[in-house]
Amino acid sequence: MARWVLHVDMDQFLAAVEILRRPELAGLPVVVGGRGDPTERAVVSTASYEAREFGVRSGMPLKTAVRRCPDAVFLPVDFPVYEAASATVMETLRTYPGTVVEVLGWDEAFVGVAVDDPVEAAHGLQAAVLEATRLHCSVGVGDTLVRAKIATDFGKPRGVYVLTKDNWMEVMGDRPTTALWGVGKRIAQRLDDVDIRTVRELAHSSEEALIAAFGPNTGPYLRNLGRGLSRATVDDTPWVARAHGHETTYQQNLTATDEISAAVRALSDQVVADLRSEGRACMRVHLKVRFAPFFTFTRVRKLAEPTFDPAVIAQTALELLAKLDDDRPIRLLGVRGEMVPPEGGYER
DNA sequence: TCTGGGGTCCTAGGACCC
DNA sequence: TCTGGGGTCCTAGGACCC
Repeated sequence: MARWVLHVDMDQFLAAVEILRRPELAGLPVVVGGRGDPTERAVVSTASYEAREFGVRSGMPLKTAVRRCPDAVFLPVDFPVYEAASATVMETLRTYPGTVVEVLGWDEAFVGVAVDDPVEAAHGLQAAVLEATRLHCSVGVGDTLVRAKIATDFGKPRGVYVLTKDNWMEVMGDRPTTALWGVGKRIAQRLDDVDIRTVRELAHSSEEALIAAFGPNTGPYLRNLGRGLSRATVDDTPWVARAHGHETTYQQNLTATDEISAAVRALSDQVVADLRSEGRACMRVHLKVRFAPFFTFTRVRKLAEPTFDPAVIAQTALELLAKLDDDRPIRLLGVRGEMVPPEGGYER
């Protein structure tokens, strides 16, 4: 028996959950995002496959989505319902015989299994999840986490796809580096600057050149990514959060100073509520500001001593904001509290 | 097209210490 | 007078993911 990594990813998760409770929506273009009002500043969280046929994608402004698909049904994001569905999915994966489960997000997880036939195991997981939740998922099978993760997209929807060292280069070699999990537009551009455009070119590139361009850590990491190499063992150590933050995009930009300080204080109060629920004090304050039209800045400051006091966090955030010395209208504010690490540090 | 809200991690470089 | 080499801690800033 060999060890395999399965990547389980729910199909159109939020839309699928909504369709479960409103079966009449089945087969229709459904868009879940914001408060469900496509005239507001908000983005698409999930679009059903029918909506995707009109070019609607997650991350897209609702205003754009409604233009592309005026007949779509727009629904508000309903966190508690998705959290409950997610918990059932993860519990189903954990109770499946012989699995080790590493949760990646609401709707996806790595599942480690030791079996002769990983495809059979993948089908078994799909059936178990379907039975428990009436929701469909796709499964990527790999010999590393990266390969399993990338494989899933080739299996969507409702399928299984196997990506291992045997077919990695054949499947991925000619694709652009952005096809890799962890390579976005910026890294792709920087790779392009050193004449690396495909996964194959990245895999065959010189380590020294990548270290020179990306540093001692990221350089080798990228080269390994091109080869499909990464951690191969699923780790079910419970996740310990590093920080908690809250941010808000304002329908009307903020300009008045009292408005801004009230907003910072409200966000700080929310952050402290999260920190208190974990019993871990704030040790660094992060401020994120998006000015109009679209300039984003983040600043961090370490506190003299850890605190649960929202006034201290708000005051620190306002000092960081004052330091930016930018009086453009603010469209988004975020306050994040980085927590004191647990004794012995983080395991993962 | 006009960009949410939740996160994590990395690199460079300055300040400071021995 | 002019300044090595090693280390730690901190902030600025960037990038990625779901």
